[in-house]
Amino acid sequence: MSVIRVSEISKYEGQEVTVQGWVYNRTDKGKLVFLLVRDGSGFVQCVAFKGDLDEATFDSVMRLPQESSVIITGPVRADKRAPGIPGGFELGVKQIQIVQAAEADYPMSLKDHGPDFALDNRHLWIRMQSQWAILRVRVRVMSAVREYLDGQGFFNLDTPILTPAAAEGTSTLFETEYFDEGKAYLAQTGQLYNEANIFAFGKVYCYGPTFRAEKSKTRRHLTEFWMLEPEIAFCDLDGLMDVEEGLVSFIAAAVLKDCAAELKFLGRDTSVLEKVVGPFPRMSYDDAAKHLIDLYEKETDPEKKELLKFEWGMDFGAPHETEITKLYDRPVFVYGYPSAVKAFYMEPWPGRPEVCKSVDLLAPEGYGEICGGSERVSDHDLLLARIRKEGLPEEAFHWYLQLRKYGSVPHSGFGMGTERVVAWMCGIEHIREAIPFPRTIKRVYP
RNA sequence: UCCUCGCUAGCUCAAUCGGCAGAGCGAGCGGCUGUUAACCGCUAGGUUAGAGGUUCAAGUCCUCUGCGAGGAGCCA
Repeated sequence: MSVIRVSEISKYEGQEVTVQGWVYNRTDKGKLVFLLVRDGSGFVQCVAFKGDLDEATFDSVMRLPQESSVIITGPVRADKRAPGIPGGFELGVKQIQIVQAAEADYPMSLKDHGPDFALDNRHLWIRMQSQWAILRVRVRVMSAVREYLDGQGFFNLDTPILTPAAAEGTSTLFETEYFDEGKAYLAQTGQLYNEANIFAFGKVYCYGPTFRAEKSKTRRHLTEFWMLEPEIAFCDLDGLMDVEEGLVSFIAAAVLKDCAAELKFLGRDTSVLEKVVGPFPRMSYDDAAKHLIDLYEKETDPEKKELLKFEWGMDFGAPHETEITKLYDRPVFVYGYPSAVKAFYMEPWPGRPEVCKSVDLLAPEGYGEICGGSERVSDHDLLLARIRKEGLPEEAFHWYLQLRKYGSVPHSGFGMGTERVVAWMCGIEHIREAIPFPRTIKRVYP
């Protein structure tokens, strides 16, 4: 008897198969018991009829607690009434082995839970259909990233997580002791190392966890998140936008194609994702600023007006980003931010030193900044001047400055927040559900 | 760090002007051959976050503490 994956059940219609999994829900109808069984690949309804089983077995099936582990063998039938993911097929219970009857006090009911309770029970919450669907989308987003970049000739060279000093000197870092070497810090970016790697490999990316000790308490922030950072030699700002556009379009297409059942379960409006096809609109910061100032002046509600307050030179807040994304039905690039609000390593705009060659990619529907990148300063003396101006420790950047001495070229890169992309793909409220075990300012358990 | 809101049964939430502590789900028992978070009947389940105060009377009003939420700032 072959053990099958529930996700492939449609291939076995009319055949007798075995499914190994856990009881997600049970409904009994007297002489008939419906078990919704999940096996990791999907959810399938198993139907036990009193006449098909001996009395003791049927009785124990009727009393099976939620989450009991089972091995069930029986015929696969197509039935439109059968719930599940993908659904439409059910398994008749001919034989059942109860591997373990779960204890009856399983804390997660199938009803709604508050965030605090759900997160305290995250180790169990991930078994629920909604969380399973979201995390399956995450898996596909991450595999799509690698598929696309590997196909474009990028090399995945990961950068260190333990680092000697602040890379940007802006965000707060998690600190740890490092033997006799003093302090080490958890990386908030791999960019500087990526910049070294491109001079050996041309096009590279790192994809790993990133740590920010910022006290951000919003639905868009985690203290530990997975950031993709491609870096490309001989690439200017326009070339960078081309890469971002290709990547994000590819991710959306992959999720639409391979996670259709998950998106359907989540109730995602897929027509929104179908529009995620390049070219994306490219808007200058100057034009965006004009639009925002116009909105600010026209706003009459004092509360909203305060939130929309804007003048040239300011960085965008979340309300500003939302207003800009409302102008389009697909992601939008905003490029050419004021240098003063961006990092020291960003290349100045030719002829306009107050502006830099930076670009953010803003997702629609209020999901905000999913990618942030720039063309990097390639001139040694300019970079040194910037480091001095920022008051950064020059000796820590010795190796980074050296990159500009031996074959420096124009180069660009960006960072993409995986959880923000996953949340956007799924249409969920909070990015904490887009990672198996979220770390926030108030939570390191479980 | 600042602003706003919240904390009642295992879970999600009610409780009118300050007047007997309630429901659904979950758990237990019983019924039903097509359920979709099934449904129907019965049972058990409470230091209303903690401390103090006002009052004949506090889940409800006041003060403090704790915990949480999402918004600002910062950022992906």
